Amino acid sequence: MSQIQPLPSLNRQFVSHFGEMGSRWGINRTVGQIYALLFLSPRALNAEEIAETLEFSRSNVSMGLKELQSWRLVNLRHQPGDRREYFEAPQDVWEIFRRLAEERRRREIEPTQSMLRSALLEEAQSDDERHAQQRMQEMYELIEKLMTWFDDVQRLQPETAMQLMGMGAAVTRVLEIKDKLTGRAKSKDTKDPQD
Amino acid sequence: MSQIQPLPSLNRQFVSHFGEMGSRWGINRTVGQIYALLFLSPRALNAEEIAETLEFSRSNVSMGLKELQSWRLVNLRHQPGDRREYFEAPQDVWEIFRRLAEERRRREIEPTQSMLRSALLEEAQSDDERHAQQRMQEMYELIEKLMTWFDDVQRLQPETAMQLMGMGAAVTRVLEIKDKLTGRAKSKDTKDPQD
DNA sequence: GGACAATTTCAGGAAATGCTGAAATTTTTA
DNA sequence: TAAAAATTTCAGCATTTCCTGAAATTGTCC
Repeated sequence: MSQIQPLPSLNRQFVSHFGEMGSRWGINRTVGQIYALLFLSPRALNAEEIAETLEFSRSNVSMGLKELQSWRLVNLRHQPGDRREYFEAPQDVWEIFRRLAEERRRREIEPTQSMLRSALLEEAQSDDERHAQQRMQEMYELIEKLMTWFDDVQRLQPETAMQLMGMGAAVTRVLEIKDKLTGRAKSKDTKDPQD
Repeated sequence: MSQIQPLPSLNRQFVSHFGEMGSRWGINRTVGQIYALLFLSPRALNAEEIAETLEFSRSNVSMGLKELQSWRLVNLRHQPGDRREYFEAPQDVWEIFRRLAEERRRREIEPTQSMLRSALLEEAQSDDERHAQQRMQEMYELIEKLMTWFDDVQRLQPETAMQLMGMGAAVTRVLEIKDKLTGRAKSKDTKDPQD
């Protein structure tokens, strides 16, 4: 029956920031705050503790945790001799990012791609429809490329992924040089050597 | 005074899909649909046309367009001899993606980073606060890395960026080999060579 | 299986967000 | 600068989303 400690002000700030941010991301304030709390917590927490710390109703916390579980963002634990469930965020931030991205993909990207695919199979009845299909195809292809690339990165171990990020600049430079050599049309990014 | 054509069913499907999707992205249904409409349209449209096609009130369209402008997702045009403003989505899907990402970054990532930065500067008063700072630092660093990498990619011309995506797999493979050589612990992703 | 603890569901009130038409403002043209 | 056209603002109604406490359900222990 340990009394719940008030949250240190450092944690408070973080928690409420993610409450706000959550709402911009289609996730609600409560869920954002619960996750922020778990993310900072040095140990797994049970629903009761979360409710008391954040001053939400027990049922609200229950729904929030369910939501987080559906995003696969929390791990469940059991403490020996305690029948309650304890929740924690993965230790590794890269893992969190990965799960988030994966789930968003499943929920948002995939339905979109399948909608586009089926629209592209239909027979265009007019020039406007032909044009629309053209645009849809461009979108479809961009998404495919982003996703293929993301798959590749996702498969990496955290540290390796970080390295790949770190390489971004180097790889970029190589490709820019190649652009110049192959005489691709200039863009605003390829400035004349006036500076 | 040309009568507005009904939207082809192909376009309808697309528009309403992005209406739904919009709501998951903190952007509202109206705005999503307006943008979808502009994206598919072979020519720039004025507010009146948009309102009639989508059957929204004129004022709703006005607010939606303002929102899209604040995201820098539409270009304005003027038709000679017509005082109304015409709106269009950029021709290049990569450009759209780029602007979207840039703006999200400005609005969401940067405030978060600055919150984290200031939390990290405070003196921890307890072990829990020390632990919280540790977590915040991990998050801060992950975001920094993702952003640096993204900056690099963003600077590229569309085609170059695509190429970089295409290289993902190859680069990945190189790094995996390096992992093995340096004897990093195996993960599920580093399969034994049984295939 | 019964008692108790923990969790979930859900109806409905609260809060937030979206949408409209009317009025105000801005811009253009003559 | 007046009139007309286009656009924006905004008060208030409509819709959606959120949150709660009470009741129902599930799970555990003896």
